[in-house]
Amino acid sequence: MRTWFVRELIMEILQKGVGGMEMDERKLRILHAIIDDYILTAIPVGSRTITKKYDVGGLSSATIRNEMSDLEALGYLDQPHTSAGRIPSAKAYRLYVESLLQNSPQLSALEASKLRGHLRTRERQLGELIRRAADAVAGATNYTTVVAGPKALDMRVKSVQLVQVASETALMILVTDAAVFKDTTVSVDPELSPEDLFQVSRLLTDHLSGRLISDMGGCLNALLSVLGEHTRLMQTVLDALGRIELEATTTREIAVSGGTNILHYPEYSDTAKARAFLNALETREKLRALLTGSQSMAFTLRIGLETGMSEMEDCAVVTASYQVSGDHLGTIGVIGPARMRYGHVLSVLNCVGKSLSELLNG
Amino acid sequence: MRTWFVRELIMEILQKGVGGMEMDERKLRILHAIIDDYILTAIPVGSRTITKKYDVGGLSSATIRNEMSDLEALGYLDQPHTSAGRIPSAKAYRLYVESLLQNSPQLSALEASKLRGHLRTRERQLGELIRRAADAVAGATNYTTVVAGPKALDMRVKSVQLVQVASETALMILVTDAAVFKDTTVSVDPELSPEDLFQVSRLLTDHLSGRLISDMGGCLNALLSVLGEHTRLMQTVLDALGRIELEATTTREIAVSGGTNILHYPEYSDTAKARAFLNALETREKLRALLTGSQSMAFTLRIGLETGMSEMEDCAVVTASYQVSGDHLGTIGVIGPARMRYGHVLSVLNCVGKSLSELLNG
DNA sequence: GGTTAGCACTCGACGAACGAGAGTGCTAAC
DNA sequence: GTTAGCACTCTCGTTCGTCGAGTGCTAACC
Repeated sequence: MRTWFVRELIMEILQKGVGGMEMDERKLRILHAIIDDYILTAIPVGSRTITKKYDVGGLSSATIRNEMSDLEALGYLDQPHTSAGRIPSAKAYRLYVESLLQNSPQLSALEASKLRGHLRTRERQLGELIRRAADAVAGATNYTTVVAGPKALDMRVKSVQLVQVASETALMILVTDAAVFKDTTVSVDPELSPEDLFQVSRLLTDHLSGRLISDMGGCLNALLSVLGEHTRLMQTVLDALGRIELEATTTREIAVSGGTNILHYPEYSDTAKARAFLNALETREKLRALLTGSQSMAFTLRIGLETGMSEMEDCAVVTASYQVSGDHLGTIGVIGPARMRYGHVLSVLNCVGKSLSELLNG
Repeated sequence: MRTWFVRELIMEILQKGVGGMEMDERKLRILHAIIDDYILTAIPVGSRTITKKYDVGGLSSATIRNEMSDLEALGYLDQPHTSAGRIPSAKAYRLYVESLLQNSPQLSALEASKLRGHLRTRERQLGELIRRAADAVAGATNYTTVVAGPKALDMRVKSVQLVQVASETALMILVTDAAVFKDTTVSVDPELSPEDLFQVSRLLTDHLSGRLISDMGGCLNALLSVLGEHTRLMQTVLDALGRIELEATTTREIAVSGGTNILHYPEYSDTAKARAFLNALETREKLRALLTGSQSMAFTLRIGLETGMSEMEDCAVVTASYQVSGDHLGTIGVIGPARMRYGHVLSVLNCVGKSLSELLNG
């Protein structure tokens, strides 16, 4: 799945051209006008619209028509049917976004401070922050937003604590350098006192502290032999830890916000389609797949089936990453119709990504 | 807002009648047939349909027509326009549900065991169980389901524990007889050792254990004076507990499942309407209001605007309660189109309500 | 050679006209 | 009290013609 090959593409176009045709400055201007208009209206754009609504050097519609025909041949435009206007292709959007990235768009001061205001909070729990970030971005863009925390795999354990919540059940709280896992329960011997649990917690913390989640495994067996006394408890704790380690490859905290925003756009005015989309949002694995991948990139763009989900055929996904603490990377993804307001989205992601990184490291 | 006045209504109808007309056995049979058909098809039901598809004693369509006319006069039927069939009114649905409750519908053994299977789990955390229950009901009914845990107000504290999760932050875990609250953070003095926190936790537990959440207040100030040593910590802890107590009036764990199920039904084929509905599901207060109210009733039925939400104008909400432990009541609510499959919904709620009560008490 | 005016052509959207079908209410007869 | 018969109403789907937006091509223009 090639998600980002614009550079090569530009080379190809600007140098060889296709069938003698070349992409030039003017074509680019026209293409941009078409994309801008289509993003705004979702209506196929005709040559006259361009001459009337956009400044492309006082050319006549006939000339625009010729250029559009060329752009179609070059693969940047599609025509739903003869005698309809043109709509941008995925290739066009990609070029468009690439050019936006060059003169990276800025948010208005007002909007930026609004966004930051949404994120400003005393809260330091990763989960809550992630949720807030998702809300903020979804609110600012009017698209669906998915935010993922860092992968658990390479976090370092800071402490482990067991807290009794029922006669035979304890909550295991695993604190790492980047997140707190507090949703695992283990069963305990009802005869253990809170002190016993505290001691066991201590021991666990002493032995595991500083280790990567990914190599707790080696340690666990050693622990088992050390703690002859509480064998049964330890067994279930180790099981639980093992489970966490196992899931760690894929485990990431994920928050979704603004799922229903998609219903704003005519692309999803069909309820069956909307339903499929919304259901897809509920399957964590799919979302994870969407956000995983090119983590090293500042931005990632996937259009249509490149998302890997047929439910998002008419969508595009823009992802950006932020730092959690040290070098853990989290990801923010915005999902909207392919004719997304890329400029705005990129600037929002820029702003929130930065704020989030600062917030989580400072 | 009277949500349940069927008894009086039946009295009224069966005795006085309206304008000389009376509700009789035959009218009732016809009304049921109409409701059954409309629930199934969502198409206004005509007199011929009744004679063909339902057994109403070999009457002709003309007779049915006369009866339908009467039923309309009595307020049980509406007519979208002349020359269309009739659709049941809210009053009709209420009567229908009341009669269903009399010979309380049973789930097939297969379905019942399937449902119970979904709920069977080692998990004892209230939140998780609630989520599972919501999923199970939503899956079985194909309607949106909301499940709420008991109100926090009259739970009894079992223990309080502080767990350090960052240098200046601790997680406060409040265990009560019915639920575990594990989402409150308090800031702590970085110089406190884990032992110190443990001791403070002990103290808190000793003093608060057995108290109602609703009257922790009195205790808190006393505690403050006792613990001269850790004044600052205690202050924030007490703040946090105070917050919990304050919110307790309204705080309930709430899980929603199958929100998008509504998109299955033609009543919500309009995206704008669907969007409004789905957004409403995201505001906790609205949901809480929906589930609160007649907690003493086994079942509650609200139709249309009685739900208190304009977004659910075409919906009905059926709620049932279950026991959490001792006498705490939780609530399950099913939200679907007004022409809901009430029989099925009631039997599912019956089954899940019972299972859940058993699970949480046994 | 690039640009543009002019023109014929295509195709979807929209609305009017129309018939079919479902349903009603009324009347008169059983 | 029940029902057959009938006139009437209203919605829905279809057809058909018109309108308008948009295209591509050609020929003229600078």
